[in-house]
Amino acid sequence: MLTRHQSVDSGAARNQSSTPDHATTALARTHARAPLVEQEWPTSNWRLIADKAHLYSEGDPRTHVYKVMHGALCLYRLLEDGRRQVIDFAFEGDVIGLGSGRQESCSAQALTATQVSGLPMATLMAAAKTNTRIAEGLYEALSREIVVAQEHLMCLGHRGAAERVATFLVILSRRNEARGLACDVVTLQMSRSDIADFLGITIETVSRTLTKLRGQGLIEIEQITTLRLTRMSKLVALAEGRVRV
Amino acid sequence: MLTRHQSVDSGAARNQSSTPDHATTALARTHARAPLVEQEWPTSNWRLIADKAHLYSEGDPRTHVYKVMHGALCLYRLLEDGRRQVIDFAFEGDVIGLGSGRQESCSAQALTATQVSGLPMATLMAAAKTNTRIAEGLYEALSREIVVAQEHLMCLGHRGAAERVATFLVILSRRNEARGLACDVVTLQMSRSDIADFLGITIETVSRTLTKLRGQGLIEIEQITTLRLTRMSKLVALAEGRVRV
DNA sequence: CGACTACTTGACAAGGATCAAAGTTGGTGG
DNA sequence: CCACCAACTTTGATCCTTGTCAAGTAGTCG
Repeated sequence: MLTRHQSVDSGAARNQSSTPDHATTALARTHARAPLVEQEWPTSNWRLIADKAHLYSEGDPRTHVYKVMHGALCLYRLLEDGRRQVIDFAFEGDVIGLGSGRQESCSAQALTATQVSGLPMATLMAAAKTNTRIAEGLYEALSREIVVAQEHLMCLGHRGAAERVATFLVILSRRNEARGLACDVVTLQMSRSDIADFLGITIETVSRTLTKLRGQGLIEIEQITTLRLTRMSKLVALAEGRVRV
Repeated sequence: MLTRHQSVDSGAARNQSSTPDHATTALARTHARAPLVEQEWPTSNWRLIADKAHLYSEGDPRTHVYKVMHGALCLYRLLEDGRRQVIDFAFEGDVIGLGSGRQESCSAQALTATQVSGLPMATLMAAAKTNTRIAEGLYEALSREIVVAQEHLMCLGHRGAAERVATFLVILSRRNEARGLACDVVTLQMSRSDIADFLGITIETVSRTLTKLRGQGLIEIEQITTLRLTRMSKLVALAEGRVRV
């Protein structure tokens, strides 16, 4: 049962940064991550997933946990009528496939040619049994995943399109920041359709909303896939519902 | 970082039922739960929470994990502008407060006078360190919580009011079933406002939708707080998006 | 260069939100 | 036991946002 890109670390050194564990803003902790316990991760077992190919699908036996070495993935679930809910995106360094269910709860599709490193579940679980710190790391990774899911819920629960799109941009920015990248420029590795299905709106609304945000000077659209977040504070205010469009 | 009512069990005997781990329907596994490891749970440390009182609030230090002995709780988070997202409801037998963050990520408010039994986090974590089965149980409890959150996301992502309300009713029915209660009669321990904030719609829409479902013979409203789910199969079809209002 | 795909924009309609009011329910005190 | 009150729920009317359908534009790949 799992989906999120989280680090599997010992947790012993977590939260030494100044960021409080429960930050005041809804998005502050999103995707906060601690360094991986690298020695636990195999350097073999790499897999290359072609553009738009699936690493696994909903219902597949859960055999491995994967770390994204390069590229990006989209984690989604389908409704019977074909509608799709994007649960999350996984970028370089993220770990996906955690969880105890015997089958994957989401499908994982590459947004571009993507390289992952797989760690067999059995290996991970055996390690967790003998090493308390790994067990703690797993527990904390899942905990963070739950918080992320909660914040996604906050985003989808009665909120307007502008707030949703702003939230999405802020999330990407924060994840950039967590990986040491610029936080004011986000590269959209996913299509408008992926964004729409993540936010529970249509691609037309995504497009219109981006245009509107640009019109108000909150963002600049450098390329289709590259946005500059001018006025981050306004975006955050929008995302948190403190301000109207 | 945690919210959900899940059992903390050894996990060793899980999934012996005929229910596949990854069921075909989106809602099938929701709230599936295994028997608790009762001997791990203290019989002391009980607390009575008055009607509408809070067991804890978002941001409080996370000191205990609680099991609901009697009554029901509403777990929610607030947006800055006062809007509220109900993350989940906790009923008798559910465990809430799991997660590794040092502070609660949700507020827990009693829907009625509620009795809980608290287990100090430190005790639980110490037990998990020495007992692998408890550690596994925690891991599985969080995993299930993530699946529940994902299904909640599916419910809130682009779906109509009727589908949301149907989903809610099916969830309550399944949770009844899991606790050995009748699955065709659900008792709403929460207000319309709580339901609305759980589903991301307004109380008026909840009310209208229930009336509409009654008009189509999918439910009967015996009292305000008691619904009979006639035609469960249609409700499930609605919840899964296989059918229109 | 042309065909294909993805994105943007426009016009219109549908579904919910909002505002307003009437109807229920449950609790309190006479 | 009943009457009244406050809180909650239902219903109605209208407005607004977003979804839908359709057309046009831009970017990509052969």
